[in-house]
Amino acid sequence: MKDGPSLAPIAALAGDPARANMLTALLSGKALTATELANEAGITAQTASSHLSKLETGGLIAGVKQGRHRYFRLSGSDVADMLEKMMGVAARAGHLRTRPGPSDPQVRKARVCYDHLAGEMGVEMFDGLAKGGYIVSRGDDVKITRKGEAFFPKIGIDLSVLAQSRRPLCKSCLDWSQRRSHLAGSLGAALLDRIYDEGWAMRDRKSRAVLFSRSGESKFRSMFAA
Amino acid sequence: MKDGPSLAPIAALAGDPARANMLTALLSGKALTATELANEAGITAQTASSHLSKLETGGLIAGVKQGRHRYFRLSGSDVADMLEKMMGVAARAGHLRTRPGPSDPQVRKARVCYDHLAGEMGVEMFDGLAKGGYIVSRGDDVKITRKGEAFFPKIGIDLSVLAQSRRPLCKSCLDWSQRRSHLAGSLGAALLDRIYDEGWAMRDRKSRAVLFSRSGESKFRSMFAA
DNA sequence: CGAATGCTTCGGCTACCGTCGAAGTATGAA
DNA sequence: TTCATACTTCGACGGTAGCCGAAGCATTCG
Repeated sequence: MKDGPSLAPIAALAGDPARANMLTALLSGKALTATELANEAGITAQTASSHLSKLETGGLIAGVKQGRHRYFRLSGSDVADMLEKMMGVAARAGHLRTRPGPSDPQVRKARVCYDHLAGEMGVEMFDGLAKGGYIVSRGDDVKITRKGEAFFPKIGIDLSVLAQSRRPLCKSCLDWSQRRSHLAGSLGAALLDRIYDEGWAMRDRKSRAVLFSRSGESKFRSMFAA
Repeated sequence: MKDGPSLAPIAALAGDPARANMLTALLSGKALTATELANEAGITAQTASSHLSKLETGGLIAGVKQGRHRYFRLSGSDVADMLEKMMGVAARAGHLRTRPGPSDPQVRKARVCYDHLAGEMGVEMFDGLAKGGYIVSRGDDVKITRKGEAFFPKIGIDLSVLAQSRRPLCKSCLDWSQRRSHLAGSLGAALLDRIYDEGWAMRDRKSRAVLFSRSGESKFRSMFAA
């Protein structure tokens, strides 16, 4: 009567929204710190710690301590496969089209995708940069043009510093709400940092939404006008 | 990395022990009534009704009313795939069921995975077909060779009929007990049908086990010998 | 050595969800 | 029609799990 491994504990681990967000973030294959994952899930560090220990005990993720950071990654590709499979089912079952909740429009308009800007404004920025001739995209690959190499330092982004990081400088990232590309990679992250630094927008505490102020949005537009 | 569909609702559905037992029971591919599923999960009819409506709303199962019964089945093979994947992860992470039961060795040897053959003999068949040059597998993708196109009709499988179905003809499916691939898709289903038709094996009533007769097993081996 | 940062533990609060009894609807059998 | 079966709905209860504030380690930096 009873056969096979029991899937309930595993499924329950992925079944909590906060943990699901963490796992989704880890689907990138990168190792992320506990704090980064807490931000990703929109919860405090304490709560995140509890979740992470559950995920680790459950065998879905593995953590390595490095200095005062603790980096987590998915424990194996089978976990990633499982998660993608679940997303496939979720998409077919209509969990993409579920009608928006109250905070949903904001999320659709602008949100973080790990560490860069996504949503309508993310796509807008990408298009603007492309139209301005600062970047060119060829499939997934994005390159900075000579014109871009002059432009980005002007808005406070040091490309040579970014180039030192291990992660790709530029990358496109397909947006699920827009089905269009936006800019990922360390340049995308740096641009979002600039947006915060300029005070144009701030993170919503409860969601992935990025909340632009009225003036911030217009300054954003004038800089990246498509 | 991209934002995907939200997997939390789907995972949460499978994350409750009672619902997980129901889904596991439905992995047999058979349609079961609400009462049968209640027994399977060890809960009362009222509770089961609530669970079933959640699973149906969530898109994991589909119910058809027939007289005073209501029969439920998994809503598609992608759900079955997802569940098997989750079992694979669960097995690796050490979440074995507490009540292994007497039928476990049989289940390990040969069982149904939704509608195709899994377990040792499923893997054996897959390897045999590959070694015989009837199929070639490249990652998850499996293709029928020209030699296979001659072979399968000879054993009573009309490939042109199978090709009309919407589901993929060939697909590999990772086995939780073997950690090897076996053959899924409509071809996998058709092969299992042939095994039943030839009288080589029959379904166990109580579990997902597929019980081969002695002669059936040897005939199976001679046809798919690896 | 402090001070700051990253992470974990503890305690208490709250909300949610699974559970069942009881009662209500539909279908089929006698 | 009357009873039995299959299933659903309602209401109430209780356990559990997520959440955060506060405090406690550990590590790094100045």
